[in-house]
Amino acid sequence: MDEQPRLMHSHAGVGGMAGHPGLPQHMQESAGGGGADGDGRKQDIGDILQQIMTITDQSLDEAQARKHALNCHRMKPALFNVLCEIKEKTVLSIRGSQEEEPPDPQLMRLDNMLLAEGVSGPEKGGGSAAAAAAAAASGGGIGADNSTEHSDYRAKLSQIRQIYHTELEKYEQACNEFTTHVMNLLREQSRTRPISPKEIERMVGIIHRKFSSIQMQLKQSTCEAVMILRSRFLDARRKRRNFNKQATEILNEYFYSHLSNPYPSEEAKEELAKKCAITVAQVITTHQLKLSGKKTSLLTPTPVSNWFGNKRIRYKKNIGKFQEEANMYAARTAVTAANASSHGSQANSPSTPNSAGSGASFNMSNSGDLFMSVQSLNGDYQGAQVGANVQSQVDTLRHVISQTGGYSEALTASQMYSPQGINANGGWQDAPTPSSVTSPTEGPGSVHSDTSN
DNA sequence: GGGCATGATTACCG
DNA sequence: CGGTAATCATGCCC
Repeated sequence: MDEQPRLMHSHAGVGGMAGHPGLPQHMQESAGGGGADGDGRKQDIGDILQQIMTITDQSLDEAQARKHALNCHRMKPALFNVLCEIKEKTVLSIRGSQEEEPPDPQLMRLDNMLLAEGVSGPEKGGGSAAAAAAAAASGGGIGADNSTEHSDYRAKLSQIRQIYHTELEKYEQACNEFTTHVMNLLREQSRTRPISPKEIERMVGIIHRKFSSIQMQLKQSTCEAVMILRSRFLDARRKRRNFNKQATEILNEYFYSHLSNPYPSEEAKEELAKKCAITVAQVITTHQLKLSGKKTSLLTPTPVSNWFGNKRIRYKKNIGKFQEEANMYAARTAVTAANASSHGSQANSPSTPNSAGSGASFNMSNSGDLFMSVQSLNGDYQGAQVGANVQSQVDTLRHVISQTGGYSEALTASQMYSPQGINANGGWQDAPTPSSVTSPTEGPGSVHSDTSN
């Protein structure tokens, strides 16, 4: 701002006249009102103007030569000065258009997204924030199969990131180069025509705007690429992917230990999801939602929810088929409970398969025997009836265990509910209730025989 | 390749 | 909104 007039004046000074006192003699003479050779001067000026007007018709070399000639013309400084004065007056009008443009909301959005996606952020940590989230969520490394898919995503993302940065750098470099070039050009031109720094600034601004619009295109296409990548990634979520064994065990364990009320609360689901190493797709979704500030309610069809929904239905549909599984997990839960209590206050952890071990559960004399006895109570393996008694097995186990060792502490709250109470509030207990109590001979068999076979 | 297992989706309900 | 039931679509095993 303060240096605005400097350039112009300095150039004016080159001409040797910061004002009329410096006007060349012939100009002063001319201005002083018609000398003897006034016509000659007019002729001179006419020539110059003619030359200027026809300059576009000339070749570049000619023009350069002519330019040089004009530059060296004795009238040049005077003309330059006049132009400077005119410019001085008009430059005021330019000044008005020099307001700060507000940050483009769309550009901000793109920037935010790129930053959030880890594309434009700091290079650290392999890039993607989603990756970090996934890594944090998968914790114990259960989701081994996820990690391949996940690293694939990460690799692609970092590819995008790399391209983005390269392109951005290129653009910036080009922008700088072009700006310098234009500035040099303007400076060069400022020798022949008055150019204020303000004008250069403005020009630079225009160039930057142009380049930033190009940059925006780059950002936009990068965003698109990320979106495509992610949508493809999320599509992978649609593709059915079996949970790994450990996850299934955890879920089953919860299911069978809460058989009387297999409806995990949101917290429980979350907990289970965490324990099972929730799918990458879900991690991404969560991440995405966090970014967009949406509520997590959009996550309702979580894999865990799906699993429990499917499990409930399929269990109910064919209890006999799940009998063995139910027994296994019931026993395991018992053992877990026993272990938990023996180890002190490990309450409220129905899903700790490691404590019981897979095959080791039957080694526990207490619960093992209990389990066997309960199993034998069922008599012969008659799908429906046995299935119908699963709950009673679990309950019996629980009951006996609590009697023998006071293990109730190790049982979850829902397990404390009496099956009958649950039975009253919903249809869940209809199938697996120990209805054999009411009609031991006919009840369960007649109710479930068709479903089990 | 067929069939079963199983996760996800959809329609519907209370 | 969360549940059930039916169904789809895919993975996996033989």
